[in-house]
Formats: sequence, structure tokens, C-alpha cells
Amino acid sequence: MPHAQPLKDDWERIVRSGAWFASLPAEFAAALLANARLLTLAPGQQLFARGDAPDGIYCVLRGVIRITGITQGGQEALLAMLEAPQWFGEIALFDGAPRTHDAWAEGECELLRIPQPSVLNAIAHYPEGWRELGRLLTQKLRMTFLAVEEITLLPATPRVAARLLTIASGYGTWSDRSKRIIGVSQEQLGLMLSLSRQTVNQSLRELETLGAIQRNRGAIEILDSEKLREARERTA
Amino acid sequence: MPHAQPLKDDWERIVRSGAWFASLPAEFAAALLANARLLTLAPGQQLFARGDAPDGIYCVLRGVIRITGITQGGQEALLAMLEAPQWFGEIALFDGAPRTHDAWAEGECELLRIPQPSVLNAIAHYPEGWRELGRLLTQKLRMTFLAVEEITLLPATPRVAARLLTIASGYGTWSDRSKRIIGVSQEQLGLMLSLSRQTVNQSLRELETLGAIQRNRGAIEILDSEKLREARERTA
DNA sequence: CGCCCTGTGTCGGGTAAATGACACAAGACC
DNA sequence: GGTCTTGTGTCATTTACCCGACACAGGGCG
Repeated sequence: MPHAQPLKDDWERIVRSGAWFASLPAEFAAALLANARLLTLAPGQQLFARGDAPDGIYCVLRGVIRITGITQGGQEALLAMLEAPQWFGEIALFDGAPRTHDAWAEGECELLRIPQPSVLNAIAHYPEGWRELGRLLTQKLRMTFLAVEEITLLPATPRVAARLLTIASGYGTWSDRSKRIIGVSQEQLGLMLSLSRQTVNQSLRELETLGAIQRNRGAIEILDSEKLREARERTA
Repeated sequence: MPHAQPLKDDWERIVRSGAWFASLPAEFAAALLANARLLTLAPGQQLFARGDAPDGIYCVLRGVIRITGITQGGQEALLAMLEAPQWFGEIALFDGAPRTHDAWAEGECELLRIPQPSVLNAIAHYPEGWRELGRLLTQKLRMTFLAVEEITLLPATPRVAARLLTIASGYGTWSDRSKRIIGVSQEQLGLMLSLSRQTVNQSLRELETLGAIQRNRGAIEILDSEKLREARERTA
């Protein structure tokens, strides 16, 4: 099996390709990376669970991390699918409280882990670091607010369109780029949007006949993001 | 500097009654209050709008601030009703980006305003302040995550029950206390939960027959929070 | 007092989406 | 090659909730 290379030299380039990290002052960035550890997860392996004590922050280097919520009635709420070079885990850093969600490896994953003490140490030399990390929080808050509005006041098809655009933009992590191929199953999309798999299917068919996307097995290709944006605005 | 206002002693007591502010180191707390201004809003007056440039952070002293979202199709999404001594407006402080929501005075309100430069100045003397303010962000993120889960995977009645409990706890601001009377109309509850006013009415009637609450005009009284919690768990 | 306005109670029809069921296609694995 | 698993397509049925309508109750105010 052509199992992708562990990124010995490449990982620093990947980390720096993210808008947030690239915006950090050199000294703080270096201090963060000083004690970073590479971490490989097997497919389906759990990184942490809701309620766990905080143990540091992470950056996705390769693969996909699935962030999920409770299953109090057997239901799963899928919050996000994180790809490189997205950072996560910083909520617990600020307040020391338990993790809010579960994190799973979807397929084999490679992560960068910066242990809690190392982050604090980096900040000790650059106190403004709390603000930089806070900017990660505001990004997540803003995205979450948007997600709430999508779910509460958009019908199925615009909702799906909106989410595809969000995922394609890397949840706001990239400024310039935009993914063309979204590797998400209809089932997973449904869990994110609280729609049934069948309804997602229906909506995707609509979007395909509009020429906005093309459906593939386990993935969706964006053909015309402008048409997708139009479909998102259609309240009715 | 706070002058010989008759309200002086009063508002400081109110501010300090909040768990977050009370946990601040004395020097930082004092620096924040040093340039605070009292601000009175007329009923229905708008404090800021989505898209506005950031102008500081606020603390509710008296009255209720309504935080609302877009009306892209004429619909309004009600995010929260803030009461004393809740702080808000710190998102834009971190990233300098425009405000995410509209803020309105529900009835006459009194606020404490700390202008952006004053906050930055306070932090200049106490860099750890970014972390303290970041803890405000994590509080909001955690509450928002809970709200998402409520809305996506709870049916109407448990959803109403969950929200009543959330509001009663001051959105997590108080550790000990819990409101007994919730001054919210059924219409407003519906906007928060994305339920129609009629459905909210129905759910409240259910909760009342359970003996959990009592309905009053424009307000709801919690009689038995344990029964409310039970009703929240009922997935079916 | 009568008037208006806001909040509430309640009904019945309409509908978007959930649910359950079943068949099919593409890989993965043996 | 066959068998399993996962993802998809597409019915018909059911249902929770929306929406419009209307009536009533309280409260402020002329």
C-alpha cells in the first residue's frame, strides 16, 4: 500500500502555509515549534474525548481530524472535519477546563502537537502570544456563529450549499486558496447540518443540475462556486 | 476617572458580582475600571450593528441587552439576552474585525463601557490580561457549542427546557446563583430556539403540567429545576 | 371609561424533512 | 473470481413543526 511519507522536512512548510501561523511574529512562531512533536494516528484512532483534561494544542499536517459532539440519544453531531494546516485544541488552553468535543482520526493522520507547558513557556517569553492564540478563538467563534445561522434559518439546499463553501474555504483558514474537491460523504454532511442522508442526497442532486457541483463517491467536486453562492442565498 | 457619581459604589458592586471579573487580579481589574464610562441607553436604542468597527468592551449594569443576528430574508435570529453583570464585545477586541451581531437595548439600560484604547492600555501594564479576556471568549464558545447541540438534536420541548436552564444560569456567568424568573416572551424564546411562537407555547404548557415551571405574562417562573432537567433529557 | 398594543391560547391545514425500506455500484479483502 | 462493506439512489409513509387565522386578556394611557 502506498502509504504516504511521514513528513520529515515538509511539516514546517505545511504549518507555515496557514494564514494564522504565518501571521505570527517570528520569535513566537519559533518558540512554539521549538518543542513541537510529530504524532501519527491510525485510522479511527481517538485523539481526545469530551471531558478529557487539556494536554496541549494541535495542528493537522496530513489526513483529516473529525470533531464530534455527544451521542446522548445515540445521535452524533459532527462539528467539523479539520485538514492541514488547521490548529485546534486551544480552548482548553485558556481556561484549563475539559475538552468540549471528541477528536478522531479519519484515515491515517499526522499531527503536530505542542504540549501545554511548551505553549506556556513560549508565551512567557512573548506575552502577546495570548492575543495571537485568542485570535484562533475568535475565528472559531465567528465560524460557529455562522454555522448557527445556517442551521437555524436556511432550508436544506441552501444549507448544503453554504456548508460546501465553508468547507472549501478551509473554515476560513486560507485567505486565497479554495478546495475544489471535498472529501465528505453525504452521511457526514447530514450529520454536520442536521439533515438526513436522504435529504442531503436530494439537495446535492439539485446543486448538480444547477451545474454548481459534481457528485462523486465519497466526495464532491465544486464546479462553479459562484452558482453555489447563488444557491446559498435562495431563502425559498 | 470615576467621579463623585452617586452610582459609583453601586455599579462597582454590580461589576464585581460577576464570576469572571471577580477572578481578575486586582491590578488588572483596577486598570480596566480606571477609564470606564457609564452609558445609558433608551429603550429600543441600538448600541452597535453587525459590521461596525470595534469600539471597546461592555458590561451590562442594569436592564437587558438583546444580541441579534441577520435578517437576510426578513428573519431575525435572537442570540442572547444579556443581563448584569455580563461582559460582551470582546471578540472584535482580539482580531479588530467588525462586530458579528447587532446589540439593542431592551428597555432602558445602563452599561459600563471600556474604550478600546483603555483596554489595550490596561493590558500593556498586565500582559496576562489577554488570557483573562480570552477566558471570556472560551466561555462564549462553550455556550455556543451547547446551543448548537440543543438546536440540532433536541425536539421542541427538551429544547425549550434546555434554554430555560441556560438562561437561568446567566449563560454560565454565575457559579452559585440561578434566576427563578425569566423575563422573556414566548416570541423571543422562539427566535432563540428557531421555533415558532405557537410551538413554544405548546412546549411551555407541557412543562407547566409537569410542574416544572409557571407561565406568566412576558415571563416564566422556574418552580422545579430538577424536573426541567429531566424534561431536557427526554430525547423522544 | 374606551382604546390600543402587546402577549398569549388554540385550532386546522399545509409542508419540509425524517424515517424505513430496498436495490444498486464501487472498492476492499479473501 | 466471490463476498462484504460502505456509499449512494429513490421510492412511499409519517410526522413534527410551520403558518395563518382569530379570539381573548392585561396593561398603559388618552
